[in-house]
Amino acid sequence: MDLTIAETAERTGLTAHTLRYYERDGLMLEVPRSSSGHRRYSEGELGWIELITRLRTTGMPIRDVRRYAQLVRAGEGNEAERLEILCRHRDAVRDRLEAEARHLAAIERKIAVYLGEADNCH
Amino acid sequence: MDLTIAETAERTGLTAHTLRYYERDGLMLEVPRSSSGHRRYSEGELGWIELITRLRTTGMPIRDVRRYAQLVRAGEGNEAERLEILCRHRDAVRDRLEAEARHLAAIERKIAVYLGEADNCH
DNA sequence: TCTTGACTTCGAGCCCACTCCAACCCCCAC
DNA sequence: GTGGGGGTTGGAGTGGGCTCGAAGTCAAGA
Repeated sequence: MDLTIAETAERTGLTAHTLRYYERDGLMLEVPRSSSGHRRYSEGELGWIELITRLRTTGMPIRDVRRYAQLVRAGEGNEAERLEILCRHRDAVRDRLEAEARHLAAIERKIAVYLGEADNCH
Repeated sequence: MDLTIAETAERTGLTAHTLRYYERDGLMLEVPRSSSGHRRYSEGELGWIELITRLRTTGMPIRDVRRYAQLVRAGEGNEAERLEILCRHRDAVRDRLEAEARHLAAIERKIAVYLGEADNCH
């Protein structure tokens, strides 16, 4: 593959700015470079970006993603700590989604009131 | 009732700072004052705070909450616009919760990989 | 009367996560 | 070999949403 940063931005939905920022901030594993120093992303990088984007999108703070990346970069032997980060996050996300679903239901009831107890909006 | 700001903070889970900030920023309806100028919250205020907290918790930006509050303060006649704000938000929340649920499932699969395909964490 | 403590306002500060320069480099087509 | 369109870096700027501090007011209890 060997994508440029622009192509990678396109494919991942992040901006080139954000991809550089993530790398600077320690969220990426090693990103290969071309002979002229340009970043070259391939399968491995795209997969990693997908993972950290999932973590970010579900609300994991940058610092926790960085810690996870540090552990992965450190290599084998710290799987327990990685797992703990993921499990903690999973639990937090589950709880939040549950709470938000309840808030959503309340908002839907509010909408129903505006509609004079009808069921649909528009 | 007539709660002080501290009691209201306690009951709503917001801080007194945040309650004042919301008021300053136009998110509140009229908040009654005691003779000495202290805020006095009762049923109506608590209900409103509960609503806007639901909107905020589900990701509605401050400016949209403010717009909604403006409409409510303006009185009857703009229910269609209020409804549109709520419906738009409801749709956005539904979409996001759905997307986050998919990300969560992917993270759970990742956890399962760490666990060697077992089902539970810890 | 004096202190204590909860309140008031205004404005500044903070944290997070980007987002955007400015200045420079490199390669390719014309 | 020149112009343009990529890329590079370090550092500064932005926007959202609080969060805090300073200085003052007020009411109740010792």
